[in-house]
Amino acid sequence: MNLSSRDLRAFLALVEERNFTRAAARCHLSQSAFSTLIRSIERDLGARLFDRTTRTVETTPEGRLFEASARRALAQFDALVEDFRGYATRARGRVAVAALPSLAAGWLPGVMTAFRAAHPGIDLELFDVLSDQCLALVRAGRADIAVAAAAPQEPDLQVEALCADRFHLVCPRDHPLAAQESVRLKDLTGYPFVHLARTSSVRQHLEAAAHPGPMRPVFEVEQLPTVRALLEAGFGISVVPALTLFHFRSPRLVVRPLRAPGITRRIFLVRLRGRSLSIAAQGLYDLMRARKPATGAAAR
Amino acid sequence: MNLSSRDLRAFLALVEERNFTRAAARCHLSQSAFSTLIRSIERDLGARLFDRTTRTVETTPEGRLFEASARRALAQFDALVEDFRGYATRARGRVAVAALPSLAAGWLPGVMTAFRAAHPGIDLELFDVLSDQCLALVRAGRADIAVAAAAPQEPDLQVEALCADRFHLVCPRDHPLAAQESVRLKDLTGYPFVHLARTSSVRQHLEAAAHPGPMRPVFEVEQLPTVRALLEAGFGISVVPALTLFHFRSPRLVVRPLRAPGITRRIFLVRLRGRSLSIAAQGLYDLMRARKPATGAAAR
DNA sequence: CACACTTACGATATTCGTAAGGATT
DNA sequence: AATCCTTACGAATATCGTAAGTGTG
Repeated sequence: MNLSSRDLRAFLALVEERNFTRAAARCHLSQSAFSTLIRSIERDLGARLFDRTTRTVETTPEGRLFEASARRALAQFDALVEDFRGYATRARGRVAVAALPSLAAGWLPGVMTAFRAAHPGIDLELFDVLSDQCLALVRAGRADIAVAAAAPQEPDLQVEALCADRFHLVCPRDHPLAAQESVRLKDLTGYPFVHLARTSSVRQHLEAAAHPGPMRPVFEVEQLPTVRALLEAGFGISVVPALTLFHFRSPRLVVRPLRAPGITRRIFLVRLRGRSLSIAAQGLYDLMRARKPATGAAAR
Repeated sequence: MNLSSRDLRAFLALVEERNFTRAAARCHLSQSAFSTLIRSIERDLGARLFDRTTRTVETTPEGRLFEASARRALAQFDALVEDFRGYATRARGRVAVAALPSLAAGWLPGVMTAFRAAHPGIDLELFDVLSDQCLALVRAGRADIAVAAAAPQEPDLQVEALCADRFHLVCPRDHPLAAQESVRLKDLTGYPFVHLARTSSVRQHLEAAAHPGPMRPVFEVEQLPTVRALLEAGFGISVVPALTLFHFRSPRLVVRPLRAPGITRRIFLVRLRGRSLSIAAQGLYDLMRARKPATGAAAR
């Protein structure tokens, strides 16, 4: 038993037209093919649906019975296809992204704005959490895509480099280091240093590159705006990646690139391995790649 | 866009099996044909539904989305077909019959009992009304079949003779006419006569055959049981068709055939012309023809 | 190298349209 | 005579299965 939406459409066309020739035209079929089609439907269903004389076409009682059900079934069918097409054409959908707070505040909003402009029907969800949580969200299926720094070689995740985020010194305008065009890691030695919490990716990169490190910690805080406030108040200096520099645009502070090739924070796009992204998510993924974060001097 | 129930079944088979070979077997297809089928579904829908490596088959996010809808649609599809098949195979249905009271009380119950035994799922409806109302019910679509006496040549009705109902004299056992094996119309002259109401088909036939008639009316009543009671009480004689004789089985009464070839009440099966009966109704119609009322001497 | 999906390709079936046939108004 | 559905039949198309190809574990 195989009944198609086309069969239902043909049946309903004939119910409405009560005329094979016109109904056939509506179905883009020759009258002869249409006649055969109706006959095959009747054969499949095991009952005549139409009484036909050469002059009139009438539905049988069974035809009238079938009509109501056929309409319902076809309507659901069409709704199903249309709904699905909505997702397939990115007219509808949902994408959840987990991103580092720095990216969630700096780079991502622009990307998401562009995406929303192109696909206003797609719901966007954003988690601004640290790298480990980003990955956990992807693993749990709560996020389609993670934009994270830590990218271990895990077998269940597919990782793609997005950009390399270079570090910069931030210090008060009147600080001795502000006189240099750029600074080296060892130049920082001895200056009071404002650290981020150990859980942040920035801190982890710094410690990995400069252990035990030349920094002389005076504060250890969680949020970058706090760092900025402390620097503006003259409590010391700090080092942050380029993608967070937007926090430090201030007349009282200056930014200097850190000449330390080994210390770059690599940012990755992460997704589940072996499972394709939803069409909506793939669209955002592609857009992220096309609009990679601007890092380095240009972002100063 | 043409999606068939077979397509949905194939899709769901693959969702459940996550293996082309097994899913193909479930659909009675070669693995190759099945692969092509899935691909054509994906093409029609405009999105991939499965991620396939050579070793694993997984649904895409869109595939999972489609699954729920596909199950619903297929369930409705199957219900539609199964429901319809119920009607087509006479497992379900409804038939309404309008019949003359005499037939509704005498002959029809046996026919309907046989029909119900064969098709217990079909609802039966019976109107026991006079001929004109029988025809009106058929015209109004409230009855599928009428079993009536009056059968004018009307263009909207299709009429088929069912039987010829011959008339019989009924009189008290000790009545002079009881001595005869059979009687002629003119034999009735002068005897007190119990009539049925003018609206009954019996009366109309009698008047047409014997106007102004040899009868000497003493009563004009509506119901045959009343006639019987009057005859048993000795108020006169009457003439009724064979199919009503079951009302007159009484030790005080006798029945004698009326030798009057012109006077027979013809009983007809009536239905709308040009519209086929429902399958259920056609079944009852055929059974009625196969079990025509027994008339004449045999029914005495 | 064994398994599993895809691709190639010839065979088979189905479906299609033109044209002729038959019935009704 | 005109209209409308069915049937006939050759052609185009689709579908199927066998078998070879390809990638993965």
